[in-house]
Amino acid sequence: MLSGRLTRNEKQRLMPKNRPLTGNLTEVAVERADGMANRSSPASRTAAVQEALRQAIIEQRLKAGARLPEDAIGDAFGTSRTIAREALGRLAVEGLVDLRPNKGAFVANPSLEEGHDIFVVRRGLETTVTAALAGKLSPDQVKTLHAFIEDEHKAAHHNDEAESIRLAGEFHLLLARMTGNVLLIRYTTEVVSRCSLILAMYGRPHSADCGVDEHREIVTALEEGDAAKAGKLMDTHLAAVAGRALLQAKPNGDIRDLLAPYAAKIRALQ
Amino acid sequence: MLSGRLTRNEKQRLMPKNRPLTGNLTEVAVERADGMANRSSPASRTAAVQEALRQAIIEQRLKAGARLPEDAIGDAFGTSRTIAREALGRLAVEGLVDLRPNKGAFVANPSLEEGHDIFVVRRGLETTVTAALAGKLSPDQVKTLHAFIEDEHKAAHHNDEAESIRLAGEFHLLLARMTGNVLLIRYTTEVVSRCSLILAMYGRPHSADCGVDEHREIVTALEEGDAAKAGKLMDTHLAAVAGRALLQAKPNGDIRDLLAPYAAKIRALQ
DNA sequence: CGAACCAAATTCGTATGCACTCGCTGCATG
DNA sequence: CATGCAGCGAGTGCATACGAATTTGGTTCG
Repeated sequence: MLSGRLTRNEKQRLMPKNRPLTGNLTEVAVERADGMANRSSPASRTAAVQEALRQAIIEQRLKAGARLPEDAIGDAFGTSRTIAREALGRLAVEGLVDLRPNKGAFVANPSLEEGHDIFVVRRGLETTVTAALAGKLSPDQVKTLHAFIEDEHKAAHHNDEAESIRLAGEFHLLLARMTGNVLLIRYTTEVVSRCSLILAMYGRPHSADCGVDEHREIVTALEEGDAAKAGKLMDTHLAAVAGRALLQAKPNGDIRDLLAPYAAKIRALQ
Repeated sequence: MLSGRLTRNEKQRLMPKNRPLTGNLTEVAVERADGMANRSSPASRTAAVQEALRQAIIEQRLKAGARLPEDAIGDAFGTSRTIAREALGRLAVEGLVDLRPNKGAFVANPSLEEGHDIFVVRRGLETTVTAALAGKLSPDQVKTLHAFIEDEHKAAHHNDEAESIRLAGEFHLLLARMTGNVLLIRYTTEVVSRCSLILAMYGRPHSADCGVDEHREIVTALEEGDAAKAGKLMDTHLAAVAGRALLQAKPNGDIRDLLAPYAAKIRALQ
Protein backbone atom coordinates (compact mmCIF):
# COMPACT_ATOMS: atom_id res chain seq x y z
CA MET A 1 0.00 0.00 0.00
CA LEU A 2 2.88 2.28 0.62
CA SER A 3 4.65 1.70 -2.66
CA GLY A 4 1.62 2.88 -4.54
CA ARG A 5 1.69 6.28 -2.98
CA LEU A 6 5.20 7.09 -3.99
CA THR A 7 4.06 7.55 -7.54
CA ARG A 8 2.47 10.75 -6.40
CA ASN A 9 5.61 12.56 -7.33
CA GLU A 10 3.95 14.30 -10.22
CA LYS A 11 2.67 16.66 -7.60
CA GLN A 12 6.06 18.25 -7.44
CA ARG A 13 5.77 19.80 -10.84
CA LEU A 14 3.40 22.38 -9.48
CA MET A 15 5.70 23.30 -6.67
CA PRO A 16 5.58 27.01 -5.94
CA LYS A 17 8.29 28.87 -7.79
CA ASN A 18 8.54 31.24 -4.86
CA ARG A 19 12.23 30.97 -4.09
CA PRO A 20 15.34 29.93 -6.01
CA LEU A 21 15.80 26.87 -3.81
CA THR A 22 19.52 26.34 -4.03
CA GLY A 23 19.40 22.60 -4.50
CA ASN A 24 16.51 21.05 -6.31
CA LEU A 25 14.47 19.16 -3.82
CA THR A 26 12.50 17.37 -6.46
CA GLU A 27 15.57 15.77 -7.98
CA VAL A 28 16.43 14.37 -4.61
CA ALA A 29 12.96 13.04 -4.09
CA VAL A 30 12.67 11.38 -7.45
CA GLU A 31 16.03 9.77 -7.22
CA ARG A 32 15.29 8.45 -3.80
CA ALA A 33 11.86 7.13 -4.63
CA ASP A 34 13.36 3.90 -5.92
CA GLY A 35 15.54 3.60 -2.87
CA MET A 36 12.46 3.76 -0.74
CA ALA A 37 10.65 1.19 -2.80
CA ASN A 38 13.31 -1.47 -2.88
CA ARG A 39 14.02 -1.19 0.78
CA SER A 40 12.66 -4.47 2.06
CA SER A 41 10.56 -2.96 4.82
CA PRO A 42 8.71 0.33 4.51
CA ALA A 43 10.28 1.13 7.87
CA SER A 44 8.23 4.27 8.16
CA ARG A 45 8.25 6.97 5.57
CA THR A 46 9.90 9.33 7.98
CA ALA A 47 13.06 7.26 7.97
CA ALA A 48 13.08 7.17 4.20
CA VAL A 49 12.72 10.92 3.87
CA GLN A 50 15.31 11.45 6.56
CA GLU A 51 17.77 9.21 4.79
CA ALA A 52 17.14 10.87 1.44
CA LEU A 53 17.67 14.31 2.86
CA ARG A 54 20.75 13.22 4.72
CA GLN A 55 22.32 11.91 1.55
CA ALA A 56 21.34 15.02 -0.36
CA ILE A 57 22.89 17.23 2.26
CA ILE A 58 26.10 15.29 2.54
CA GLU A 59 26.46 15.17 -1.21
CA GLN A 60 25.80 18.90 -1.19
CA ARG A 61 22.98 18.61 -3.64
CA LEU A 62 21.25 20.70 -1.06
CA LYS A 63 23.68 23.50 -0.42
CA ALA A 64 24.66 24.59 3.02
CA GLY A 65 22.27 27.18 4.36
CA ALA A 66 19.54 26.27 1.91
CA ARG A 67 16.00 26.61 3.09
CA LEU A 68 14.02 23.45 3.74
CA PRO A 69 10.35 24.38 3.95
CA GLU A 70 8.15 21.66 5.33
CA ASP A 71 5.56 21.71 2.58
CA ALA A 72 8.14 21.72 -0.18
CA ILE A 73 9.65 18.57 1.25
CA GLY A 74 6.27 17.04 1.82
CA ASP A 75 5.24 17.75 -1.73
CA ALA A 76 8.51 16.52 -3.13
CA PHE A 77 8.22 13.17 -1.39
CA GLY A 78 4.49 12.83 -1.72
CA THR A 79 3.81 12.95 1.99
CA SER A 80 2.33 15.48 4.32
CA ARG A 81 4.18 18.08 6.30
CA THR A 82 3.96 15.83 9.31
CA ILE A 83 6.50 13.43 7.86
CA ALA A 84 8.72 16.18 6.57
CA ARG A 85 8.66 17.90 9.91
CA GLU A 86 9.57 14.74 11.75
CA ALA A 87 12.43 13.98 9.41
CA LEU A 88 13.75 17.52 9.76
CA GLY A 89 13.56 17.22 13.51
CA ARG A 90 15.67 14.10 13.51
CA LEU A 91 18.18 15.58 11.13
CA ALA A 92 18.39 18.57 13.41
CA VAL A 93 19.36 16.22 16.22
CA GLU A 94 22.02 14.79 13.95
CA GLY A 95 23.26 18.29 13.35
CA LEU A 96 22.77 18.24 9.61
CA VAL A 97 19.85 20.64 9.76
CA ASP A 98 19.40 23.89 11.59
CA LEU A 99 15.96 24.39 13.07
CA ARG A 100 15.17 28.00 13.83
CA PRO A 101 11.95 28.50 15.77
CA ASN A 102 9.21 30.14 13.77
CA LYS A 103 11.54 30.47 10.85
CA GLY A 104 11.99 27.01 9.57
CA ALA A 105 14.63 24.50 8.72
CA PHE A 106 17.88 25.13 6.92
CA VAL A 107 20.70 22.93 5.81
CA ALA A 108 23.37 23.14 8.45
CA ASN A 109 26.18 25.47 7.67
CA PRO A 110 28.88 24.54 10.12
CA SER A 111 31.63 27.03 10.69
CA LEU A 112 35.25 25.97 10.72
CA GLU A 113 35.15 26.28 14.46
CA GLU A 114 32.24 23.90 14.78
CA GLY A 115 34.03 21.61 12.40
CA HIS A 116 36.97 21.60 14.72
CA ASP A 117 34.75 20.76 17.67
CA ILE A 118 33.14 17.91 15.83
CA PHE A 119 36.48 16.44 14.92
CA VAL A 120 37.56 16.61 18.53
CA VAL A 121 34.57 14.52 19.52
CA ARG A 122 35.11 12.18 16.63
CA ARG A 123 38.66 11.50 17.69
CA GLY A 124 37.48 10.63 21.15
CA LEU A 125 34.76 8.35 19.92
CA GLU A 126 36.86 6.53 17.41
CA THR A 127 39.65 6.03 19.89
CA THR A 128 37.05 4.27 21.97
CA VAL A 129 36.14 2.18 18.95
CA THR A 130 39.71 1.02 18.47
CA ALA A 131 40.05 0.27 22.15
CA ALA A 132 36.96 -1.90 21.99
CA LEU A 133 38.11 -3.67 18.87
CA ALA A 134 41.81 -4.27 19.39
CA GLY A 135 42.53 -7.97 19.38
CA LYS A 136 38.87 -8.83 19.20
CA LEU A 137 38.32 -8.90 15.45
CA SER A 138 37.15 -12.18 13.99
CA PRO A 139 38.90 -13.44 10.85
CA ASP A 140 35.73 -12.68 8.92
CA GLN A 141 35.75 -9.12 10.09
CA VAL A 142 39.39 -8.70 9.15
CA LYS A 143 38.63 -10.01 5.70
CA THR A 144 35.72 -7.61 5.34
CA LEU A 145 37.89 -4.70 6.34
CA HIS A 146 40.68 -5.54 3.93
CA ALA A 147 38.20 -5.95 1.10
CA PHE A 148 36.77 -2.59 1.91
CA ILE A 149 40.14 -0.91 1.92
CA GLU A 150 40.72 -2.41 -1.49
CA ASP A 151 37.59 -0.66 -2.74
CA GLU A 152 38.76 2.59 -1.26
CA HIS A 153 42.04 2.23 -3.07
CA LYS A 154 40.26 1.82 -6.38
CA ALA A 155 38.02 4.80 -5.82
CA ALA A 156 41.03 6.91 -4.95
CA HIS A 157 42.71 5.96 -8.20
CA HIS A 158 39.65 6.99 -10.14
CA ASN A 159 39.91 10.44 -8.62
CA ASP A 160 36.31 10.18 -7.57
CA GLU A 161 36.36 12.70 -4.76
CA ALA A 162 32.78 12.38 -3.59
CA GLU A 163 32.99 8.61 -3.63
CA SER A 164 36.28 8.69 -1.76
CA ILE A 165 34.83 10.79 1.00
CA ARG A 166 31.83 8.55 1.24
CA LEU A 167 33.92 5.39 1.38
CA ALA A 168 36.29 6.85 3.93
CA GLY A 169 33.30 7.57 6.11
CA GLU A 170 31.93 4.10 5.52
CA PHE A 171 35.16 2.56 6.69
CA HIS A 172 34.92 4.26 10.02
CA LEU A 173 31.29 3.25 10.30
CA LEU A 174 32.21 -0.32 9.52
CA LEU A 175 34.65 -0.31 12.39
CA ALA A 176 32.12 1.22 14.74
CA ARG A 177 29.49 -1.35 13.80
CA MET A 178 31.90 -4.15 14.60
CA THR A 179 31.96 -3.08 18.22
CA GLY A 180 28.32 -4.06 18.55
CA ASN A 181 27.91 -1.14 20.91
CA VAL A 182 24.66 0.45 19.81
CA LEU A 183 25.30 3.84 21.31
CA LEU A 184 28.84 3.99 20.02
CA ILE A 185 27.51 3.14 16.59
CA ARG A 186 24.92 5.86 16.73
CA TYR A 187 27.28 8.57 17.84
CA THR A 188 29.91 7.55 15.36
CA THR A 189 27.35 7.56 12.59
CA GLU A 190 26.36 11.06 13.51
CA VAL A 191 29.82 12.51 13.69
CA VAL A 192 30.86 10.81 10.50
CA SER A 193 27.85 12.31 8.74
CA ARG A 194 28.70 15.71 10.00
CA CYS A 195 32.36 15.33 9.18
CA SER A 196 31.42 14.31 5.67
CA LEU A 197 29.49 17.51 5.32
CA ILE A 198 32.34 19.53 6.70
CA LEU A 199 34.88 17.87 4.46
CA ALA A 200 32.67 18.48 1.48
CA MET A 201 32.34 22.12 2.45
CA TYR A 202 35.86 22.92 3.47
CA GLY A 203 38.04 20.05 2.33
CA ARG A 204 40.49 20.65 -0.46
CA PRO A 205 40.01 18.49 -3.48
CA HIS A 206 41.82 15.15 -3.30
CA SER A 207 42.38 15.47 0.37
CA ALA A 208 40.53 12.28 1.16
CA ASP A 209 42.49 9.61 -0.67
CA CYS A 210 45.61 10.00 1.42
CA GLY A 211 43.81 8.20 4.19
CA VAL A 212 43.67 4.75 2.65
CA ASP A 213 47.09 3.63 3.78
CA GLU A 214 46.37 4.88 7.25
CA HIS A 215 43.23 2.79 7.30
CA ARG A 216 45.30 -0.25 6.47
CA GLU A 217 47.73 0.46 9.26
CA ILE A 218 44.91 0.82 11.74
CA VAL A 219 43.43 -2.52 10.80
CA THR A 220 46.83 -4.14 11.13
CA ALA A 221 47.28 -2.74 14.61
CA LEU A 222 43.83 -3.95 15.54
CA GLU A 223 44.65 -7.42 14.30
CA GLU A 224 47.78 -7.43 16.40
CA GLY A 225 45.68 -6.51 19.38
CA ASP A 226 47.77 -3.46 20.09
CA ALA A 227 45.11 -1.13 21.44
CA ALA A 228 47.49 1.68 22.25
CA LYS A 229 49.04 1.67 18.81
CA ALA A 230 45.68 1.43 17.07
CA GLY A 231 44.30 4.25 19.16
CA LYS A 232 47.31 6.40 18.42
CA LEU A 233 47.08 5.67 14.72
CA MET A 234 43.39 6.44 14.66
CA ASP A 235 43.91 9.68 16.51
CA THR A 236 46.66 10.92 14.27
CA HIS A 237 44.75 9.72 11.24
CA LEU A 238 41.74 11.79 12.18
CA ALA A 239 43.88 14.70 13.23
CA ALA A 240 45.49 14.55 9.81
CA VAL A 241 42.16 14.44 8.05
CA ALA A 242 40.92 17.35 10.12
CA GLY A 243 44.12 19.25 9.56
CA ARG A 244 44.06 18.79 5.82
CA ALA A 245 40.45 19.77 5.70
CA LEU A 246 40.11 22.59 8.13
CA LEU A 247 43.14 24.69 7.39
CA GLN A 248 41.36 26.88 4.99
CA ALA A 249 38.16 27.37 3.11
CA LYS A 250 37.72 25.48 -0.09
CA PRO A 251 39.56 27.51 -2.71
CA ASN A 252 37.37 26.79 -5.67
CA GLY A 253 34.20 28.26 -4.26
CA ASP A 254 32.64 31.22 -5.94
CA ILE A 255 31.80 34.41 -4.14
CA ARG A 256 28.49 33.19 -2.85
CA ASP A 257 30.08 30.19 -1.19
CA LEU A 258 32.76 32.31 0.34
CA LEU A 259 30.23 34.70 1.76
CA ALA A 260 27.82 32.03 2.87
CA PRO A 261 29.44 31.41 6.26
CA TYR A 262 29.36 35.09 7.10
CA ALA A 263 25.81 35.41 5.96
CA ALA A 264 24.95 32.42 8.10
CA LYS A 265 26.59 34.03 11.09
CA ILE A 266 24.49 37.09 10.65
CA ARG A 267 21.42 35.01 10.24
CA ALA A 268 22.30 33.10 13.39
CA LEU A 269 22.54 36.28 15.39
CA GLN A 270 19.10 37.45 14.50
CA MET B 1 -4.28 30.90 26.96
CA LEU B 2 -2.15 27.94 27.65
CA SER B 3 -2.25 28.11 31.39
CA GLY B 4 -5.98 27.75 31.37
CA ARG B 5 -5.85 24.43 29.73
CA LEU B 6 -3.70 22.80 32.35
CA THR B 7 -6.70 22.63 34.59
CA ARG B 8 -7.98 19.94 32.32
CA ASN B 9 -6.29 17.45 34.56
CA GLU B 10 -9.56 16.17 35.88
CA LYS B 11 -9.75 14.23 32.68
CA GLN B 12 -7.23 11.87 34.07
CA ARG B 13 -9.57 10.49 36.63
CA LEU B 14 -11.42 8.74 33.91
CA MET B 15 -8.20 7.47 32.45
CA PRO B 16 -8.63 3.85 31.45
CA LYS B 17 -7.78 1.56 34.30
CA ASN B 18 -6.44 -0.93 31.84
CA ARG B 19 -2.93 -1.09 33.14
CA PRO B 20 -1.40 -0.33 36.51
CA LEU B 21 0.59 2.60 35.14
CA THR B 22 3.66 2.27 37.25
CA GLY B 23 4.29 5.92 37.82
CA ASN B 24 1.56 8.49 37.91
CA LEU B 25 1.84 10.70 34.89
CA THR B 26 -0.47 13.31 36.28
CA GLU B 27 1.70 13.94 39.31
CA VAL B 28 4.58 14.64 37.03
CA ALA B 29 2.54 16.97 34.90
CA VAL B 30 1.10 18.95 37.76
CA GLU B 31 4.41 19.39 39.43
CA ARG B 32 5.96 20.61 36.22
CA ALA B 33 3.17 22.96 35.32
CA ASP B 34 4.71 25.70 37.42
CA GLY B 35 8.06 25.06 35.85
CA MET B 36 6.55 25.70 32.48
CA ALA B 37 4.84 28.85 33.60
CA ASN B 38 7.74 30.59 35.26
CA ARG B 39 10.13 29.78 32.48
CA SER B 40 10.68 33.20 31.03
CA SER B 41 10.22 32.21 27.43
CA PRO B 42 7.61 29.74 26.28
CA ALA B 43 10.50 28.06 24.50
CA SER B 44 8.13 25.64 22.85
CA ARG B 45 5.93 23.37 24.83
CA THR B 46 7.66 20.37 23.40
CA ALA B 47 10.85 21.20 25.22
CA ALA B 48 8.98 21.67 28.48
CA VAL B 49 7.24 18.34 28.21
CA GLN B 50 10.44 16.66 27.19
CA GLU B 51 12.27 18.07 30.15
CA ALA B 52 9.52 17.09 32.56
CA LEU B 53 9.43 13.55 31.28
CA ARG B 54 13.18 13.31 31.36
CA GLN B 55 13.29 14.29 34.99
CA ALA B 56 10.45 11.95 35.83
CA ILE B 57 12.21 9.06 34.17
CA ILE B 58 15.57 9.71 35.73
CA GLU B 59 14.01 10.10 39.15
CA GLN B 60 12.17 6.87 38.46
CA ARG B 61 8.81 8.39 39.16
CA LEU B 62 8.03 6.78 35.87
CA LYS B 63 9.29 3.26 36.30
CA ALA B 64 11.37 1.51 33.73
CA GLY B 65 9.23 -0.20 31.14
CA ALA B 66 6.17 1.87 31.95
CA ARG B 67 3.87 2.65 29.11
CA LEU B 68 3.76 6.23 27.84
CA PRO B 69 0.67 6.62 25.67
CA GLU B 70 0.61 9.77 23.65
CA ASP B 71 -2.88 10.87 24.67
CA ALA B 72 -2.25 10.30 28.32
CA ILE B 73 0.80 12.54 28.16
CA GLY B 74 -1.01 15.11 26.11
CA ASP B 75 -3.91 15.18 28.53
CA ALA B 76 -1.63 15.31 31.52
CA PHE B 77 0.22 18.33 30.20
CA GLY B 78 -2.75 19.99 28.60
CA THR B 79 -1.40 19.73 25.10
CA SER B 80 -2.28 17.66 22.11
CA ARG B 81 -0.71 14.41 21.07
CA THR B 82 1.43 16.31 18.61
CA ILE B 83 3.53 17.75 21.39
CA ALA B 84 3.63 14.55 23.36
CA ARG B 85 4.69 12.62 20.33
CA GLU B 86 7.45 15.05 19.51
CA ALA B 87 8.77 14.99 23.05
CA LEU B 88 8.72 11.21 23.10
CA GLY B 89 10.58 11.13 19.84
CA ARG B 90 13.33 13.31 21.18
CA LEU B 91 13.59 11.31 24.36
CA ALA B 92 13.86 8.20 22.24
CA VAL B 93 16.86 9.76 20.54
CA GLU B 94 18.32 10.38 23.96
CA GLY B 95 17.74 6.76 24.79
CA LEU B 96 15.47 7.38 27.74
CA VAL B 97 12.41 6.16 25.93
CA ASP B 98 11.82 3.08 23.83
CA LEU B 99 9.70 3.67 20.77
CA ARG B 100 8.17 0.52 19.38
CA PRO B 101 6.44 1.07 16.05
CA ASN B 102 2.72 0.65 16.21
CA LYS B 103 2.93 -0.25 19.85
CA GLY B 104 3.83 2.94 21.54
CA ALA B 105 6.39 4.50 23.79
CA PHE B 106 7.82 2.97 26.94
CA VAL B 107 10.25 4.17 29.52
CA ALA B 108 13.61 2.73 28.56
CA ASN B 109 14.55 -0.35 30.42
CA PRO B 110 18.23 -0.72 29.73
CA SER B 111 19.72 -4.11 30.36
CA LEU B 112 22.96 -4.45 32.27
CA GLU B 113 24.64 -5.10 28.96
CA GLU B 114 23.39 -1.86 27.47
CA GLY B 115 24.44 -0.15 30.64
CA HIS B 116 27.91 -1.45 30.12
CA ASP B 117 27.94 -0.18 26.53
CA ILE B 118 26.81 3.23 27.62
CA PHE B 119 29.51 3.46 30.22
CA VAL B 120 32.10 2.53 27.63
CA VAL B 121 31.02 5.46 25.50
CA ARG B 122 30.85 7.71 28.49
CA ARG B 123 34.41 6.91 29.43
CA GLY B 124 35.54 7.79 25.95
CA LEU B 125 33.65 11.05 25.90
CA GLU B 126 34.72 12.21 29.29
CA THR B 127 38.31 11.38 28.61
CA THR B 128 37.96 13.74 25.68
CA VAL B 129 36.53 16.32 28.05
CA THR B 130 39.50 16.13 30.36
CA ALA B 131 41.88 16.30 27.43
CA ALA B 132 40.19 19.47 26.25
CA LEU B 133 40.19 21.00 29.70
CA ALA B 134 43.57 20.13 31.16
CA GLY B 135 45.51 23.28 31.91
CA LYS B 136 42.86 25.44 30.33
CA LEU B 137 40.62 26.11 33.29
CA SER B 138 40.19 29.70 34.31
CA PRO B 139 40.44 30.57 38.00
CA ASP B 140 36.72 31.23 38.00
CA GLN B 141 36.00 27.82 36.64
CA VAL B 142 38.21 26.17 39.22
CA LYS B 143 36.39 28.02 41.93
CA THR B 144 33.04 26.93 40.56
CA LEU B 145 34.15 23.33 40.48
CA HIS B 146 35.44 23.34 44.04
CA ALA B 147 32.25 24.93 45.27
CA PHE B 148 30.28 22.28 43.52
CA ILE B 149 32.29 19.47 45.01
CA GLU B 150 31.60 20.99 48.39
CA ASP B 151 27.89 20.68 47.72
CA GLU B 152 28.32 17.09 46.71
CA HIS B 153 30.09 16.40 49.93
CA LYS B 154 27.23 17.78 51.94
CA ALA B 155 24.62 15.80 50.03
CA ALA B 156 26.64 12.65 50.58
CA HIS B 157 26.67 13.26 54.30
CA HIS B 158 22.94 13.65 54.33
CA ASN B 159 22.59 10.21 52.81
CA ASP B 160 20.41 11.68 50.13
CA GLU B 161 20.94 9.05 47.49
CA ALA B 162 18.84 10.52 44.70
CA GLU B 163 20.39 13.95 45.22
CA SER B 164 23.86 12.45 45.26
CA ILE B 165 23.32 10.74 41.96
CA ARG B 166 21.93 13.90 40.47
CA LEU B 167 24.81 16.03 41.71
CA ALA B 168 27.37 13.53 40.55
CA GLY B 169 25.87 13.75 37.10
CA GLU B 170 25.81 17.53 37.30
CA PHE B 171 29.49 17.63 38.08
CA HIS B 172 30.32 15.81 34.91
CA LEU B 173 28.00 18.05 32.95
CA LEU B 174 29.66 21.07 34.45
CA LEU B 175 33.01 19.86 33.20
CA ALA B 176 31.62 19.13 29.77
CA ARG B 177 30.07 22.59 29.52
CA MET B 178 33.37 24.19 30.32
CA THR B 179 34.83 22.81 27.13
CA GLY B 180 32.50 25.02 25.14
CA ASN B 181 32.28 22.24 22.60
CA VAL B 182 28.60 22.08 21.75
CA LEU B 183 28.61 18.57 20.43
CA LEU B 184 30.66 17.25 23.29
CA ILE B 185 28.23 18.88 25.67
CA ARG B 186 25.26 17.31 23.96
CA TYR B 187 26.67 13.82 23.92
CA THR B 188 27.87 14.05 27.47
CA THR B 189 24.48 15.27 28.57
CA GLU B 190 22.87 12.32 26.92
CA VAL B 191 25.13 9.68 28.35
CA VAL B 192 24.98 11.22 31.79
CA SER B 193 21.18 11.11 31.64
CA ARG B 194 21.23 7.52 30.66
CA CYS B 195 23.83 6.62 33.22
CA SER B 196 21.71 8.28 35.87
CA LEU B 197 18.84 6.06 34.89
CA ILE B 198 21.03 3.01 34.93
CA LEU B 199 22.50 3.86 38.28
CA ALA B 200 19.05 4.43 39.68
CA MET B 201 17.96 1.08 38.32
CA TYR B 202 20.92 -1.07 39.13
CA GLY B 203 23.11 0.89 41.50
CA ARG B 204 23.40 -0.28 45.04
CA PRO B 205 22.31 2.19 47.65
CA HIS B 206 25.03 4.59 48.74
CA SER B 207 27.22 3.69 45.85
CA ALA B 208 27.35 7.22 44.53
CA ASP B 209 28.93 9.17 47.34
CA CYS B 210 32.27 7.42 47.09
CA GLY B 211 32.93 9.44 43.98
CA VAL B 212 33.32 12.86 45.56
CA ASP B 213 36.98 12.51 46.41
CA GLU B 214 37.69 11.26 42.95
CA HIS B 215 36.02 14.35 41.55
CA ARG B 216 38.36 16.48 43.59
CA GLU B 217 41.39 14.62 42.35
CA ILE B 218 40.29 15.08 38.77
CA VAL B 219 39.91 18.80 39.18
CA THR B 220 43.34 19.01 40.75
CA ALA B 221 44.89 17.17 37.84
CA LEU B 222 43.11 19.49 35.44
CA GLU B 223 44.43 22.51 37.28
CA GLU B 224 47.94 21.13 37.04
CA GLY B 225 47.43 20.75 33.33
CA ASP B 226 48.30 17.08 33.46
CA ALA B 227 46.02 15.79 30.72
CA ALA B 228 47.26 12.23 30.93
CA LYS B 229 46.75 12.03 34.66
CA ALA B 230 43.35 13.67 34.50
CA GLY B 231 42.27 11.35 31.72
CA LYS B 232 43.45 8.34 33.64
CA LEU B 233 41.69 9.50 36.77
CA MET B 234 38.47 10.14 34.92
CA ASP B 235 38.62 6.78 33.25
CA THR B 236 39.20 4.86 36.43
CA HIS B 237 36.63 6.98 38.22
CA LEU B 238 33.97 6.08 35.69
CA ALA B 239 35.10 2.49 35.57
CA ALA B 240 34.72 2.39 39.32
CA VAL B 241 31.27 3.91 39.20
CA ALA B 242 30.25 1.47 36.51
CA GLY B 243 31.77 -1.40 38.39
CA ARG B 244 30.05 -0.57 41.63
CA ALA B 245 26.78 -0.12 39.85
CA LEU B 246 26.66 -2.85 37.31
CA LEU B 247 27.82 -5.83 39.29
CA GLN B 248 24.35 -6.85 40.26
CA ALA B 249 20.75 -5.88 40.22
CA LYS B 250 19.48 -3.54 42.86
CA PRO B 251 18.66 -5.65 45.89
CA ASN B 252 15.89 -3.55 47.37
CA GLY B 253 13.55 -3.65 44.39
CA ASP B 254 10.22 -5.34 44.80
CA ILE B 255 9.12 -8.26 42.73
CA ARG B 256 7.74 -6.22 39.90
CA ASP B 257 11.03 -4.39 39.43
CA LEU B 258 12.96 -7.60 39.50
CA LEU B 259 10.74 -9.15 36.90
CA ALA B 260 10.55 -6.10 34.69
CA PRO B 261 13.76 -6.74 32.75
CA TYR B 262 12.70 -10.28 31.95
CA ALA B 263 9.28 -9.16 30.94
CA ALA B 264 10.84 -6.57 28.69
CA LYS B 265 13.04 -9.19 27.08
CA ILE B 266 10.03 -11.31 26.28
CA ARG B 267 8.17 -8.35 24.90
CA ALA B 268 11.15 -7.41 22.78
CA LEU B 269 11.16 -10.82 21.15
CA GLN B 270 7.59 -10.55 20.06
C1' DC C 1 -11.77 -27.60 29.29
C1' DG C 2 -8.96 -25.48 25.92
C1' DA C 3 -8.18 -23.34 21.49
C1' DA C 4 -9.41 -20.52 17.92
C1' DC C 5 -11.87 -16.85 16.16
C1' DC C 6 -14.36 -12.55 16.05
C1' DA C 7 -15.56 -7.92 17.78
C1' DA C 8 -14.70 -3.85 20.42
C1' DA C 9 -11.62 -0.72 22.28
C1' DT C 10 -7.22 1.40 22.52
C1' DT C 11 -3.56 3.75 20.49
C1' DC C 12 -0.62 4.76 16.90
C1' DG C 13 0.46 6.87 12.00
C1' DT C 14 -0.67 10.34 8.92
C1' DA C 15 -3.09 14.20 6.88
C1' DT C 16 -5.03 18.54 7.21
C1' DG C 17 -6.91 22.92 9.02
C1' DC C 18 -6.47 27.08 11.62
C1' DA C 19 -4.05 30.68 14.04
C1' DC C 20 -0.18 33.06 14.93
C1' DT C 21 4.46 34.80 14.05
C1' DC C 22 7.87 36.71 11.26
C1' DG C 23 9.77 39.06 7.41
C1' DC C 24 8.92 41.76 3.43
C1' DT C 25 6.95 45.42 0.53
C1' DG C 26 5.17 49.74 -0.22
C1' DC C 27 3.67 54.00 1.50
C1' DA C 28 3.76 57.89 4.46
C1' DT C 29 6.52 61.04 7.17
C1' DG C 30 10.50 63.66 9.11
C1' DC D 1 16.87 60.37 1.08
C1' DA D 2 16.51 57.79 5.20
C1' DT D 3 13.34 55.96 8.67
C1' DG D 4 9.21 54.07 10.61
C1' DC D 5 5.20 51.46 10.20
C1' DA D 6 0.85 49.27 8.54
C1' DG D 7 -0.67 45.41 5.52
C1' DC D 8 0.20 41.18 3.51
C1' DG D 9 1.97 36.74 2.36
C1' DA D 10 4.68 32.74 3.46
C1' DG D 11 5.43 29.21 6.66
C1' DT D 12 5.64 27.37 11.02
C1' DG D 13 3.23 25.71 15.72
C1' DC D 14 -0.25 23.25 17.28
C1' DA D 15 -4.65 20.83 17.38
C1' DT D 16 -7.67 17.66 15.58
C1' DA D 17 -9.73 14.11 12.45
C1' DC D 18 -9.57 9.73 10.30
C1' DG D 19 -7.82 5.24 8.94
C1' DA D 20 -4.91 1.31 10.26
C1' DA D 21 -2.80 -1.80 13.39
C1' DT D 22 -2.68 -4.13 17.65
C1' DT D 23 -4.51 -5.82 21.89
C1' DT D 24 -8.30 -7.50 24.78
C1' DG D 25 -12.15 -9.98 26.07
C1' DG D 26 -15.76 -12.73 25.08
C1' DT D 27 -17.87 -16.42 22.54
C1' DT D 28 -18.25 -20.49 20.09
C1' DC D 29 -16.82 -24.82 18.64
C1' DG D 30 -14.02 -28.96 18.84
